[in-house]
Amino acid sequence: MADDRWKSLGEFIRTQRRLADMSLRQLANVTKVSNPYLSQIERGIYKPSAEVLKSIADALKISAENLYARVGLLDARPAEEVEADRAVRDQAADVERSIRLDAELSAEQKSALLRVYRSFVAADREAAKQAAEAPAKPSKQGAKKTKRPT
Amino acid sequence: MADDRWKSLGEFIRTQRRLADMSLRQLANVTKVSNPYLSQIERGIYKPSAEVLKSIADALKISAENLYARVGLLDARPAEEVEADRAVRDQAADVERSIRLDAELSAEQKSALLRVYRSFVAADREAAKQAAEAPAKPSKQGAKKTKRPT
DNA sequence: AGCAGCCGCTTGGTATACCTAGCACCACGA
DNA sequence: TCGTGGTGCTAGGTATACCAAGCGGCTGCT
Repeated sequence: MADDRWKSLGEFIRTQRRLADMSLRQLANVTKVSNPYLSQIERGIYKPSAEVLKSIADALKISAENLYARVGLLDARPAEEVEADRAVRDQAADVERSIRLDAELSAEQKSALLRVYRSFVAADREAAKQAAEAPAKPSKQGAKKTKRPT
Repeated sequence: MADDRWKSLGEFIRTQRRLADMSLRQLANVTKVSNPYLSQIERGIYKPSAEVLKSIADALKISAENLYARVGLLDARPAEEVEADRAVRDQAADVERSIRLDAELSAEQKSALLRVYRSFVAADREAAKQAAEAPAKPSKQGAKKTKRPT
């Protein structure tokens, strides 16, 4: 069922884990999930249960919704993302530009930041593409908006 | 893990199902989940996966968030990080601002990027300060995010 | 009395989420 | 050169989510 969906979720998790500078074992220690299993999740071999997903989200300090939505378990995407989608497209250049212009960063730090940033954008585009291929049919009453944080 | 949580979730589902005037088999037919399994879920014997949960939610026309939150798989308040970001909003450095305004990053990615950026800046300031105080041996190792595991 | 058709539930099995033990590789210090 | 300790991954087993088949208990109809 939506195999590549899980795969891209795994990749996303791996990205986030590396960003948090954690090894598989460290993450396993925090999430109480064995490190081989985490490895398999990240490679899309197994589909983790929601409980595992949540503990991963907690450990990586990312919202569980994000993960659920990525696999199609939640059809309502968090409001921030929707809003972000609606915003102007070419502000991507702005981030790169402002990073390069920043006075306090060293050259290495700049390129590190840029690398991270680009990997994010690439991952998101991938995820968005796959999400667009199999859109969940919303039930007529299902569009309940839980909360608007801003 | 939180057994009674699942139990009460089952009771809730049963209530909702009866409210929708459906039999187990009818619900099973819609959700593509076998009726005995549904029965066991409603009695709290088994913990359904998120996928099953979602299809039940869809069939009963209730939001999936509701069910997830009921079992503790969603914190019911995902806005934490966003608000944290907002709280720390000091005199908006250009990089920070452009990151926040970026159209393609998710909220988590933004806060992750910001975390990295701030750690860089903090490290640089620290390094500069120490270099000014004791110009002998600079600790060459501030915030080295560029580990390379692969 | 029958038997039809619904109901929820039990039983026994299969698929798979998840585990422990251990392997191969790489960097670093003695 | 050899550990020692870190990384991610493979192999094989256990636990459990999930299924198909079938049972006993209604209710209603003839």
